[in-house]
Amino acid sequence: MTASLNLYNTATRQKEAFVPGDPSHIKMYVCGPTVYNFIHIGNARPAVVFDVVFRLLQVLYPQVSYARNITDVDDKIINTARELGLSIDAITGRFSQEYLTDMASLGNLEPSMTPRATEHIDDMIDMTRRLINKGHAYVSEGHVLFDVKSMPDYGRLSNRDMDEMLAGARVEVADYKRYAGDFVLWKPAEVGDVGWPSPWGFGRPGWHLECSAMIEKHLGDTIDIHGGGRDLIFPHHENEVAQSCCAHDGKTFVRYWMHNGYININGEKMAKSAGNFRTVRELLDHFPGEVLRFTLLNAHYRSELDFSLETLSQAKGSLDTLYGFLREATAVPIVDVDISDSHFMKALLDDINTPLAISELYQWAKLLGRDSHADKSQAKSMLLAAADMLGLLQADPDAWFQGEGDDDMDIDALVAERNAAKREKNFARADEIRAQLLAKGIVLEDSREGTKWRRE
RNA sequence: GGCUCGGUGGCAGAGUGGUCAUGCAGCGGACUGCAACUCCGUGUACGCCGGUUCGAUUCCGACCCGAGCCUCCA
Repeated sequence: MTASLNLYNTATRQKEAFVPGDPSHIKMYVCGPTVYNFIHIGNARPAVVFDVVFRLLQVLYPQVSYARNITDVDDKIINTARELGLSIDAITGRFSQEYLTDMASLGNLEPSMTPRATEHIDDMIDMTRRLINKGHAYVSEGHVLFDVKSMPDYGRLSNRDMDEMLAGARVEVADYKRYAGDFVLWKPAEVGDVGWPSPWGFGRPGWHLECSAMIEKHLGDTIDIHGGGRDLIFPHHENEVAQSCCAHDGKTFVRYWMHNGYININGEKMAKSAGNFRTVRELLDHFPGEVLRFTLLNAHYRSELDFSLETLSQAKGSLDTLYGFLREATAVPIVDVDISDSHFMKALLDDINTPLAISELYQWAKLLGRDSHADKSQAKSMLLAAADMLGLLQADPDAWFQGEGDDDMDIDALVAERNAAKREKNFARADEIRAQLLAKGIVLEDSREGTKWRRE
């Protein structure tokens, strides 16, 4: 590897050389969804972005542990269960499964582990107990609260001064808090409600605690990369830092913080209140998962990204071009190649510059399509190896263009009939068939090797 | 109020102190029976105003506009 990885670290607000704690074993954690509904495209962005990071790290280092959690206990889940008259387990069971289905549709690799909050209640209780013992948390009216004032560095990740913030925000302060900025580690629940027994009574954990506890258990006290959406910087990640650092006597918790930008819909922030959020599932009805993935990777992960019919159509067109080259080169054999020295790789190593990396794909695609190019095997192999780093272009080209359909036989028959008509110079009949197929969304392409078709 | 981040050609989107992004769409041409695919060609792009500089879209400052966080949120 000639170049090294550089990442933008939210904690320092600059790009830094990536120096792992232990190069023989990289540890990465990414915040996953709360499972009370289908995920929207905003949830999909970190999953896809950090999947690329995961793929890259696996090429650079011998062992990578990547954990992406599922939050399956939360007020939103409880409320949804109540509204629908279903059990908590019914909700979380169904939607965590749907989530994994969507992840696969988007072409994401399975993380090394997918820990669930409810499987780590004991770990959370244990961490809470330690925080109390170390003087960083206190019990008040059945709640356990993190004592923000006990941690001088609190606010450093998000670059906030709590006192100033609270002065401007004017939030109602619960009377069981010593300080308005204190956040809950454990909160009481009614018996019969969702909860677990604890030294502080029946209740359930605060949201921020699960990530700290699961990271500690599965990845250790210090991890290399922690990822998530920009909106999680405060309070969620700030609070994770507080919990984990204080539970570990100030030990470094995360070496590199990475945060992806938002997704907008038609220029507006996607929000449930605005009613403009798009679920991955509904988008999949209209576009292949790879088109969604391409759209997500076609912008730098830290920038905002506008999702619209226009951007999706453009992504579809771009992928069509790439797959078009591959389709013409089906017979070209694959050989072993090394992409480590390419511009493509340099782009990824420079803070995961996926749009620049994608643009490099076309260099190889064009070589592959050029009749005069000598080493097509090399070009095709480089293209596929590079695209694989992005989780793109791995489908069969014919399948990409022709998709699912039970009328392939009929189409083939009509294509054959048209070719016969063409041979007899009966162009009227040939064009009639072409128009007939076009009406069904089938586009024909005549090449030297014969006629190919694709669905629009 | 505090803290972030942006404004690049019709659209998407990189990047850089001084000949090129790239893709989608459009236009002209080649190829084609005609198309489609592909190929070739094609655009006074860098919010506004100053400053630094031989030279700024790129550096500095002010301004305008926009987005986000500070409350559950990817």
